[in-house]
Amino acid sequence: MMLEKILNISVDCVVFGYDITSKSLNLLLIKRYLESNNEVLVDDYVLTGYHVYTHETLDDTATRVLKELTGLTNQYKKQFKAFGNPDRLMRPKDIIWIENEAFHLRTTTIAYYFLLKTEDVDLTNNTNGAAWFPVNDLPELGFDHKQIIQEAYEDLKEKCLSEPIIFKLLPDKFTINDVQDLYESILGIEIDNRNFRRKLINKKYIIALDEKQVGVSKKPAQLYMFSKDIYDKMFQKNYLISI
Amino acid sequence: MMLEKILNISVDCVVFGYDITSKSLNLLLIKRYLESNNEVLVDDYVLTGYHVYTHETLDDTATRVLKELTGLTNQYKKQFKAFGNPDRLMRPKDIIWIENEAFHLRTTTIAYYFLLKTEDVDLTNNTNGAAWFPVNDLPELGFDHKQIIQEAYEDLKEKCLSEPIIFKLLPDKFTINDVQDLYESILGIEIDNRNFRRKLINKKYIIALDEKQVGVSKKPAQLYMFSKDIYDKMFQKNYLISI
DNA sequence: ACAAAAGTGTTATCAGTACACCCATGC
DNA sequence: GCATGGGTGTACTGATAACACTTTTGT
Repeated sequence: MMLEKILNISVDCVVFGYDITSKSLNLLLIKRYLESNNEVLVDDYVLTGYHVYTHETLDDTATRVLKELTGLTNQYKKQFKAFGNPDRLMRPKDIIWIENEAFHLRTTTIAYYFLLKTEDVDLTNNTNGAAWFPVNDLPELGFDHKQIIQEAYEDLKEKCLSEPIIFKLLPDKFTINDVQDLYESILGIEIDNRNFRRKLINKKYIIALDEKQVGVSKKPAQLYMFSKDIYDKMFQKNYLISI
Repeated sequence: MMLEKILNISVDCVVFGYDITSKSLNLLLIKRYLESNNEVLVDDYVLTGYHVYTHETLDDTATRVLKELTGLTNQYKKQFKAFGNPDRLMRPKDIIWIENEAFHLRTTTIAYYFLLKTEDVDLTNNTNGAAWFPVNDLPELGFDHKQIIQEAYEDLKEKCLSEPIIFKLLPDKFTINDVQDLYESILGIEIDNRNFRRKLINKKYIIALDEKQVGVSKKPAQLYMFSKDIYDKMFQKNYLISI
């Protein structure tokens, strides 16, 4: 099939990766660097993204972009907003960059976010200057990507309260404290360990395994898994109005 | 300013209107009709929408589209999803229609929904064949607009549980039972009147007015208003994890 | 006086919150 | 044996859910 780009429509991907070792919620960003006559014209970071091809769905574009950068497929993906302000690519650095890259100044982007584990991504051979940054300590960002990230993060914060997407950021086998640490990272709050533990263990879709942590230098913790099957079976909308 | 359309990007508007008299949640749709040699080629309904102009934001496009159809501005508006499947305008009727209208077969649309009161809209002079339809009894729809409506409605159902957007569908002065009726319409559930009443009246931003209904043929009910000011002041995120 | 919708109270249950110490393990 | 993080129990409070009858008004 011929790959014909739609020149004014792109998909940008906010890739959230949780590093369970350092307990850090990170974003995967791409280096944007341009110099001319020893003068640095552009030196910052952007989200990974690409034009939509004429034959593909927006979801397909997002999947493709993630795969090209990380090799990963089947990660949690959500389209959360379209950004199409006429001036969104119009800052001086962006204009220089776009001249160099030959794409359309009036591009609307459909933004997605992905949830995955940093450990699943191998960046050693990547040629994009891709790197992880803690979500609360980001470098200078090009285009309107700071805003896009901001809105993705807000959506993630909200969604993780009502849907079990948190487990997409964790390994298949995790401890209760892993989950608590991650909630605390995402939401920037402190949670009472006893209450949290009770709450989670009481869920039927949080299943205690016959396994404990290995290779830790302290008391090894009980491992659990999340059962999507049980969750889906149990799930029923509750119409609790809380305004 | 010159009005130059972006030919492959549009905004479609799902206009929810609540008719408090008939207690009906309605959608505002546009007639699509085309015949040739006495043969009816296209006869169905679509959402109101239009291309994005090069100089305007997506939000501006949505606002403009609503204004052109209804004359209304400053209504609650939410961008909820972009639809860009390559085949979304490719059903036979859609292709006939698009030939006739001369727009792009590979158009991505940014979908918004609006919340307003049917009584605020005057359709008597409208030339689009616009009409209200109960959200659960829609006519045949063109393009992928059935799906767009479906997703808008799902989003509305979810949002009305956690944000006070329900009041955008009601007049400034309403009774407790009005609110209950509307929740029941939107969610398709039954709510216990005593519990609901207590819950709502206890909110500090639901303010009892010194007024009762007039012109009703039964016992007139107490009127209330919603104070956005008080709501905003009181509001603080609660990080209740309910997965 | 009657029809229709408005309005009212109590109890039981469940979930959330606050709070401090002992335990098991690897080193 | 000790440092580290894992793991545990109770009491209070507030919200939800279930449930049926009386009151007010217009006609």
